[in-house]
Amino acid sequence: MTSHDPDERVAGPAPAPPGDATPATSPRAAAPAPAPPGGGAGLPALRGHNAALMLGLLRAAGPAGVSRLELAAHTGLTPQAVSKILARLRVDGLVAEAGRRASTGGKPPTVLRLVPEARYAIGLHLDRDELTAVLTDLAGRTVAARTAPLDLGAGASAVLDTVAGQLAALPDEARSSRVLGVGAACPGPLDHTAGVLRRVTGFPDWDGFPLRDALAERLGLPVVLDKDTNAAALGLARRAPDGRGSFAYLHLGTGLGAGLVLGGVLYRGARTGAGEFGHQVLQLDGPRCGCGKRGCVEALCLDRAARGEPAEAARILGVAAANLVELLDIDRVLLGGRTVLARSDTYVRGVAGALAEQARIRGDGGTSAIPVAVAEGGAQAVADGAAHLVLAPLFGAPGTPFGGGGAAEPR
Amino acid sequence: MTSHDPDERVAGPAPAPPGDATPATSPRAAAPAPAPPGGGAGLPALRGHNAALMLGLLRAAGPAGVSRLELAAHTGLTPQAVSKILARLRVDGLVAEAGRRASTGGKPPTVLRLVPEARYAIGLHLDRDELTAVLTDLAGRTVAARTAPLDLGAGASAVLDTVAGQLAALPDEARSSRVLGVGAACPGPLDHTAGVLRRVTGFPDWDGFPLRDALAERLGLPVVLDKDTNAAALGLARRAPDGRGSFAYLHLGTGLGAGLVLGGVLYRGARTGAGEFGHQVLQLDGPRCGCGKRGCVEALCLDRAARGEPAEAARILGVAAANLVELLDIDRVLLGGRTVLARSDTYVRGVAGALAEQARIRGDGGTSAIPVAVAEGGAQAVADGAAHLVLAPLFGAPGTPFGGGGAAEPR
DNA sequence: GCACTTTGGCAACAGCGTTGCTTAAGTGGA
DNA sequence: TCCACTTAAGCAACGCTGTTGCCAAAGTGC
Repeated sequence: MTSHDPDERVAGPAPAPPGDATPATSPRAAAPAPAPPGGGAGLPALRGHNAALMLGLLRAAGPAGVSRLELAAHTGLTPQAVSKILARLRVDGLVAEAGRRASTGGKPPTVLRLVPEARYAIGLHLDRDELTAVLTDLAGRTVAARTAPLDLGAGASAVLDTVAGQLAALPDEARSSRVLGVGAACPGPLDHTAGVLRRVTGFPDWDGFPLRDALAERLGLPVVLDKDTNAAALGLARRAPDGRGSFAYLHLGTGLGAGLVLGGVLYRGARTGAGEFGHQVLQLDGPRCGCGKRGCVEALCLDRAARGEPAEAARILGVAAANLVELLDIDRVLLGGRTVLARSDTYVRGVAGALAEQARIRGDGGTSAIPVAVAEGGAQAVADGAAHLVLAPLFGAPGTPFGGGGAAEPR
Repeated sequence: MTSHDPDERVAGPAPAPPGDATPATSPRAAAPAPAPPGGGAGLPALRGHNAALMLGLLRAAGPAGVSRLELAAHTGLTPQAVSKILARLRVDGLVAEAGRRASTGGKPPTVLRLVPEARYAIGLHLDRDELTAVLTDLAGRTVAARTAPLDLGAGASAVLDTVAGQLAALPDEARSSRVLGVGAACPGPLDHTAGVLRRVTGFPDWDGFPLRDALAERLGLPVVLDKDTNAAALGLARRAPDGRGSFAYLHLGTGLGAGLVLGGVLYRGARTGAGEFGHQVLQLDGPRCGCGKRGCVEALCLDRAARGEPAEAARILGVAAANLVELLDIDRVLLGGRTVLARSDTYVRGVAGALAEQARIRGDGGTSAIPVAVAEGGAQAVADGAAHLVLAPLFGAPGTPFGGGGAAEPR
C-alpha cells in the first residue's frame, strides 16, 4: 500500500470507519470537544497530561530506562498511579519492561523504556535548493534520511511531487499506520498556525500558499509547518540534559535567523513570527541592508564574512548574541548554518568572547559566562527537528499547559 | 506591630509566581505536596486549574458579570461543571450572584461576579528614594495607596521599619485575614526565585540580601519579590483586553528597563534576569556606557534626552523597540518612566514612527504597525503591579500549567 | 532460616467533570 | 387565557482519575 486514501480527511481525528476494526490499540475517545483555547480541563486532559509527562521522562532516560519508583519521585505522583499510567501505555505499545536493575537491598526494580518503533514521524526540510526527508522513531532516533535537489521556484505541483517521491523512497515504516504525521520546515516567514507560507525571500510566488494543507492532502497525513530555525531549535531542545533550559539557536547561512527555546518550550510569538534575528539593528544609521533598514546584524555579519574577515563577523554576531542573552536571560547559545560551519572555531570563539566579556562586566559570579557551542546534527538538524514538530506534543514539555498529547493513537 | 500571630501558618496555596511552575513556598512549610517542578497532577490540581480559569474569566468580565452558560462556552466545560465549580467558589465567598440579565426568549440568565472584598493583596514599590504601598482587592482595584520618602541606602533595618510603618497606616483590611500576601517590587537585578537582591545600581550593600524572607518575617505574610519593571508589566497585562497578548513595557527613567509579557504570561527568564533592555547594544563600537559596554541604548537615549533632543532619543528608543518586536513578535509596546512621561507625545510618536517604518518595509498587510501607547497607571503602576504578583496566581493565566492557585483559603 | 527492605499490584475510595433528566422562569402565538 | 417552546440551572447517577491501605513478591544480610 503505497498511497493513502486521497479522500481521507486529515484535519480532525477522523472517526474510524465502522467496518475497520482497529487492532489491539484501544481508540479511547473520538475527541468530543474542539476545546476552546485556554479552556477548562477534565479527566481526559488530566490523563493526557500525566501520560505525556511520563513519556517525556522515559524518553529522557533513553535506552537505560527508568524504574517506576524513579518516575514517581520525578513526577510527584504515587507509585500506584505510575503503575496504572504505565499499564495503559504498555497496552498502547508505547512502553515496555526491559529487565531489572541490581537490587539495593530489596526487590530489584523493573526497568521501563520507550518502544522506539511504536510510533514514527516524518521530518521534511524544504530548503531553497534541496529537500531532506527523515524518518524518526519515538525515541527521536533518525531511522532513515534522504536528500534530493529541489527547486523551490519550480512551483507548488513540482515541489509536492518531489516530496511525495522522496517519502515513497523511505523505508516501509514510513507508510505504516504508526506514522503520526509530517513536520515540514521551510525558510520563513510563514504562519505556523494557519500553515501558510509568507514572502520566502527570493521566491515571492509562494506568498499565501497553504503548504500545510496541500501537503496533508497529498500525503494523507497530518502536517505541521514551521520555520526551519524553529524546527532546528526544537530538535536541539530535545538534546538538552534537563529539558527545561532556555537557549537560542542562531543560524547563519545565506541569511541570519534564530530559533528560541524559552523554558524548554519553543517560542513562536503572537503571530508565529518570532526569531527574526537577522534584522536586529546593531549599528544605528549603519549601512543599508537589503531589507530596507540600516545596520542590521545580518548585513554587517555577512559583509564581513564575504570580505574574508570571519573573526570580525563572529565578533558582530557575538554582540548581537549578547543582546539576546541579556534580554531573555537564556542559558545557552548554539550556532549553526553554512557560514558558521565553514569556520566553526572562529565563530564559537568570537561569540563566546563577547559573552564572556559581558559576564565579566556584570561580574555576577553566579551568572558567569553563557556557554556557546556549534549545534549538533549538522546538515540534517533541520529535518530532524521537523520530525519533532510532530513528536513533541506526545511528550510533556516541562511546563506545558493541560492536555499534552497523551498516548496519541496513530491515525 | 499588627494583629498577626507570627507563628500562625498562612494556609492555602502559597502564592506562586505566575508563569513558572515553581511553588515559591511560604516561609513556613506548605501543607500538601512539595510538588517536584513540572510534576504530575491529580484531582486537586484539576480542580484548582478550572477554578482559577473561572476566576480569571470573572475578573475579565468586571462588574458587569457573566452568566454560567457564557462561562461554560468560554471554558469548554459543561454547564453543569460550571455550576459545581461556582458553587464551591461561592462557598469560599469569592463569587456572588448579582441579579439577572434580560431574557433572550427563555429563563433569564443569572449574572455572577467576583466579590472584590473577598481577598486583598498588598503591593510595595521600593524605589531608590520613595516607598509606595497599595492595598488592592480581588478585582484588582486599588483600595488605598500611600507614599513615603525612603532612603534605600539607610540599611535593611531602617527600610523594613519604613515598610512596616506604611502598612500600619493602610486601612484595616490590610491587616485582615483576607490579605493573601505582599508583592514587593525593587530595582533590579534580583533573584525572584530565591527572593534575594543583587547589585542594585548605586546601592551595592544590598547585594545578596534576602529581602523576601526578611519582609515575610517582619510582616507575617507571604512575600513575592520581583523587579519593578516586571511588576509594572504584570499589572499592565491585567488591563489587556484578551488577556493573552504579548507586549513589552519599556521603562525609561534614570535607566532603561523592560518587562516582557509573552502570551499573557510574565516572562522572567532562566535566572529571573530577563528584561535587561537598557544595555542592548544599538551602536557597534559606539560611545562607552557606564556599564562597560559600548553603544548601549540606555546611554544613547539618555544622552540625547539630556542634551534636549527628545525626538532623537525617541527615535533611538524606537529602533530598539523595533528590534524587540521583530525578535519576539509581540503585539504591543507600552512606554513609561519619568523621562518618557515628561514628553510622552514625543516618545510615543518616535517609537510609533520606527515601528510603522518597519511594518511598511515588511509590508505584510496583516502584520501592520504595532500599536504604541503610554502605560496607564502613572506613578502607582509599579506598586499596583506588585500587588498582582500575589493576586495573579489565583487567576488562570491563559495558558498556565496545572495548578493555578485555585480558591485560596486565607489563614 | 529469619528479619528486614524494596518493589509493585489489588481493592476500596474520594472527588473530578459528564450524562440524563427534571424543574424554574421566562417569551410568544393561538 | 392557555399552551408550546426556549433558555437556565440543579439533582442524581456515572465513569474515570489518582490516592490510600494492605498484601505479595523478591531480593539482602545477619
